[in-house]
Amino acid sequence: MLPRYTQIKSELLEQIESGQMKAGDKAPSENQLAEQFDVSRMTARRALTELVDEGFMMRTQGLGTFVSDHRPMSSMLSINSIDEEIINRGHQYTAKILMADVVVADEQQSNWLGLNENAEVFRTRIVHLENIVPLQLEDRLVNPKWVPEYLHQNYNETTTSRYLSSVAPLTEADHMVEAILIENAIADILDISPEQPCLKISRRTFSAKGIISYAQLYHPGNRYRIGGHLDF
Amino acid sequence: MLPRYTQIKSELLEQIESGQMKAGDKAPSENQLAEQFDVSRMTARRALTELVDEGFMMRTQGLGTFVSDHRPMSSMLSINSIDEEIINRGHQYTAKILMADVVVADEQQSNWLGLNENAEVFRTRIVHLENIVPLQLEDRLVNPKWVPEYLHQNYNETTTSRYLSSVAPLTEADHMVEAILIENAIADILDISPEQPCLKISRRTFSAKGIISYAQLYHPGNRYRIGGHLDF
DNA sequence: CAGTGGTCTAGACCACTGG
DNA sequence: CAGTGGTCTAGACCACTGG
Repeated sequence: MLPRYTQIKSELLEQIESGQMKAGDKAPSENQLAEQFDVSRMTARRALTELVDEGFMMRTQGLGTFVSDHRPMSSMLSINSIDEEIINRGHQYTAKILMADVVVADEQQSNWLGLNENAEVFRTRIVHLENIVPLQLEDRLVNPKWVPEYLHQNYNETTTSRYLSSVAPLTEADHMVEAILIENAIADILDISPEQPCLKISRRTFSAKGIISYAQLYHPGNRYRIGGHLDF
Repeated sequence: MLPRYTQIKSELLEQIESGQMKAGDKAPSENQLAEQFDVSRMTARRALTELVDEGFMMRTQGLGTFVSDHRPMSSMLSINSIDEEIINRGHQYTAKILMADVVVADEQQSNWLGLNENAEVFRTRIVHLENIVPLQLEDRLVNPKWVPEYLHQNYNETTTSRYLSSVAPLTEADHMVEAILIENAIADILDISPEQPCLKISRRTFSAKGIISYAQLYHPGNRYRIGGHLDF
């Protein structure tokens, strides 16, 4: 049984998707929702609050709650494949597989995947090269439960993320972007000096079943940037 | 007068920052907080919920709430205001206006705004501080044609991006994210050493009329990161 | 089992917006 | 002014975790 506020959210989202409520339209007030769904105002309010947090609505005190026209933006890290990106630039793409093995997750790693400590997980470390120059070190952990054949693929032929999304369609992703200094071992792999800033992207991907994978992507700051375009 | 839940958040964040509570430590339970701060459990709960949403804590039903080792993340999914982000953490927001003037655009600057070289444009340089610590240097160029009153606003009261979107609703934005080393002058402003990596976001915003503004945002890599969530 | 977080109620007072 | 969202209370019952 889903919580009441989730049911109310679904109801409102359906109205947005079906076009019954359009961008700029006024949503029912907290009191109206409370009466309509026979819940307390606090519960109705929670439904609206979450929709606001998720970018579907906007609120102004004294005025009301309105459907926002802000489409959830996908471009920032539209999980695009590094190989395509390189090939699209007309360059040569190569992958160097440094590791493809079963490891025992330490505390942090198990947290990332939502597993118990000491669980066995799959780990791959792959360098992606553009014209023989390292562009990305991909260090990835995968939950074996959902992707048992993960280690038996040829990652010179396809990428890990392409394989993963073929066996377990993505439903969600979290990501984080930071500028960091890296340890010497990683600097060696990327063929840069440890003083050079790196762009690190950490990404956790979910399918309907749960957390599929946690990837840490390291890029030399002078060779890689993230670009994006937003429409409102 | 700040809301009680914000006060409780600040209190807890202070304990994290001062090292009294470290990553992995158990935070007071909702009931303990309620008693300690003499508020209802719902109010104490809200403080914890927001800290969880902002990535400072993690909760497990039946177990408790624990300090996470994450730095604050700001979302790339929305052009969010830096001041709101800071205030939402229960911290003090201050802006230091370094420059607000008319400048003659050089070749690069005129390109960014889609103007002719030597055109007069508005430029502001503003440091955004969290609890007196610099979090972002905002270096912004604005097309005077669309925002003639840009320089006559009080940017201690509102932010440039909030003012801009109030006078010219955004329709599009381009952005780029990079990890870079910065020049000494900027390092001084951000109060870091020039060897520290920085996260730079460059963003061009469009309204229906055309390019409104080009902003370069510099952040100390160790104080700032971008987070986001995608649904597919 | 006692303790935790998750949901929910039926009220209350307040700050703000528009007319 | 009536209506809106923003905060807050003092309860309640539930689902879950560990011992």
